[in-house]
Amino acid sequence: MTKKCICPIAKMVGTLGDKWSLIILRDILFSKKKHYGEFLDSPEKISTNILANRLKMMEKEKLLSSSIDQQNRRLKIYLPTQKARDLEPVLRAAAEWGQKYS
Amino acid sequence: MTKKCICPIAKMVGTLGDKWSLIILRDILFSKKKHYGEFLDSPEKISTNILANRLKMMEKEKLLSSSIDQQNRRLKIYLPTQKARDLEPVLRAAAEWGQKYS
DNA sequence: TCTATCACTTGCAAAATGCCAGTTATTTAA
DNA sequence: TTAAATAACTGGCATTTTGCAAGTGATAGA
Repeated sequence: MTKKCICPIAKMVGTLGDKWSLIILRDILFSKKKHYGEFLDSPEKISTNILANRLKMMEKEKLLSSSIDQQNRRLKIYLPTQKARDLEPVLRAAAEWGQKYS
Repeated sequence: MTKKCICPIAKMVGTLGDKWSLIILRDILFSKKKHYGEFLDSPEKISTNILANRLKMMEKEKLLSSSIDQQNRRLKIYLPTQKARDLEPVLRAAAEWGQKYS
């Protein structure tokens, strides 16, 4: 869908339109979470394989970059790129709507 | 996910976080489409069963209301409620992002 | 009445998701 | 220096969702 789509909304929905990507981005952008284990802790309870899959996808899409924490090499740090930070307005609008219709 | 979620973002993603709901809403809100057949015409090519399913879901969620066109009783008219119109900012933000990262 | 149109529905295959039990590479504690 | 704990995954399998294609029923127009 994403590929051939001229429509920018379809483009966005094509990459982030699933049940988990925006939840992970929320954690990264608003809760400043950085680690796999932190994402797993969220109340929505994403499963491990889906989380790993989405993180990989978002790296490929250049939404996230990852590195190893040199103080503790077990920890992998995921950070948002500008492309991801530019999704903040979408999440804010979504939050506002969600708040109004609860 | 939607049910127990306190988070308004998760609430929004819980109901509209799939590949098609926001595309249909886009057609309704920005292209002023009203009919099943018009939604099928969109370049993203949603399949008939999914479309029917989403329309039913969105009616249940009070995002859409439907009625029969009395000039042509074959035509069913789908209209957005205020709840759906309040998603415009989300779609606009998504469009802006999609435009920037194409 | 006969055909076209519109809004679906159904059946089935394929893909995505969820659950849970590993696995590997560190790091900390004994 | 070894043993347990922690962090980030991976793999198998059942369930759910999606996608494709063909069919149905109720109008409407010729």
